[in-house]
Amino acid sequence: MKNTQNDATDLSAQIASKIRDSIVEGRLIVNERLPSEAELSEQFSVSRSTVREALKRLAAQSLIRTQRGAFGGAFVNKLSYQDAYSQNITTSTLLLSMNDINIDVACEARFALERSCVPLACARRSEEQLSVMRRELHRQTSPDLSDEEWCASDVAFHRSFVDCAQNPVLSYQLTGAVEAMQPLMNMITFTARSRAKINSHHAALITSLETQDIPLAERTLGELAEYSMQLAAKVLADRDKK
Amino acid sequence: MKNTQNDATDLSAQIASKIRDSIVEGRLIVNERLPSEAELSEQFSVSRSTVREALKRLAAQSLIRTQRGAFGGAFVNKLSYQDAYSQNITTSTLLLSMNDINIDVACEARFALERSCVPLACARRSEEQLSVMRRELHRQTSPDLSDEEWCASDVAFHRSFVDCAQNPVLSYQLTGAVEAMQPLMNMITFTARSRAKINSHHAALITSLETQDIPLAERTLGELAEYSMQLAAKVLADRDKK
DNA sequence: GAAATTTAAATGTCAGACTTTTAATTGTCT
DNA sequence: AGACAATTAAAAGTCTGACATTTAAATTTC
Repeated sequence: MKNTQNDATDLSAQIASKIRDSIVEGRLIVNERLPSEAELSEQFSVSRSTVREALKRLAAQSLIRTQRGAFGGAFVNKLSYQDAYSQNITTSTLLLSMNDINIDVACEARFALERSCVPLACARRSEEQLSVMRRELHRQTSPDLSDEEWCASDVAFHRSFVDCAQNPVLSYQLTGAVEAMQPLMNMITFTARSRAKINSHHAALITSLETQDIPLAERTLGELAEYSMQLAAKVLADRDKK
Repeated sequence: MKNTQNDATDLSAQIASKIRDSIVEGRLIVNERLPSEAELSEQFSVSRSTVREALKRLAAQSLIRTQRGAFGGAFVNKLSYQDAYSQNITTSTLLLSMNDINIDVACEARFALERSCVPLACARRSEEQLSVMRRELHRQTSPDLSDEEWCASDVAFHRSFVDCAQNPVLSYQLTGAVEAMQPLMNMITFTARSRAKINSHHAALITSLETQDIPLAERTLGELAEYSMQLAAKVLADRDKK
């Protein structure tokens, strides 16, 4: 559990790495103030600019926050769910878009992950989440919804489904799947898909939660996965023809 | 899909944000070279130091890599699974350690997630992964294994279980659960746990894969979750007594 | 033609000055 | 004494300019 990327020949990266280890391993605790840039530059025997570059690296990972003015400085940041979410989404999105992932592999992973919250979601779904899902389904039936809006609504729908499990850790771990993979799939299949067909699946998902019907939920997710893969295959086949 | 954190009053953050958007939205593609620091500082009308701080922020997220020397510069980095993994683990670890998560919530999420790969794992497990799991189980029976070593072996075991699904996207999305949450749980429960009991569950997991017995695998994961929660409750109760 | 050298373009590092922000302190008035 | 205003000092943010180091291409030399 040490020396995460310390071998580099880059002072600011080395310093960032040392401070990062201190935070991850708990030697620096939340809201603790780091020494000022001037003090750090003395401690590490480097210039202030080098220290600053190191601190910016840590800030980019939301590990610290900085405050200007007297009694300001760099403070160990309490990583919020919100920060963690957006980092997770950025990373997942880039990983998918840069590594030419097979669409079937992505679909498979995506619905396997969503399936993991079915038992909890059926047991605990609250009226709050159900009403979000009904609202989004209703939006999705509107024919003058643009593709972008439809996709955003689709993401909100699945997001709410995941939240039905009432487990924030589970919700966090599934953000990548919902908010990065779902848009990717929509982007590929939007020319070929039938909104009506997806809407009926969405309706079935809502019903499954209302009636706490675990098998129905699992079956419906499987059908959505199946349908997505068929669409993707069709789109790719059409593309090859040209 | 725009202006991720652009309102800040921090030039280097704003510039980093603009470049980040260009990468995420595909205006800058993998391995494309960014303008040199001098050129960027002209384009954005800021000093070179400010540009550098922006670039260090992006480097910290593995969005770019830099190369020194003539014909060097900053290049859009192809995010590797390895990079994504380690960022994911760091984020998940900090999120868990900084937000005093209820241990039951973490356990529940952890095993729900691992459960998501059971059907695929049973269908596709290869001899390679099975032998890793057998090897780790064998290590775990050795009584002179330190707690740290036991925990590392436990992580490797579950990691291999997840890999049985032969789906790299699924494996990636589950890293946070396995490599951040499992050590956390081990850290809490290691004083109270019975290695023998866990070993028998691990053995059952291997059997379930060998015989492609999905219900057995799901039941065993449930029992592991149950046992972990009991241990955690016991540890916390003992702690309260003092 | 191959090896050695030079060169130029980058990033990496440093030092120092100036700007802006911010909270504590001090001073002033009622 | 208390409320408000002015001062101050500490710290991050920004800029400039210099120098060091690395690296691949270009050139020279043998």
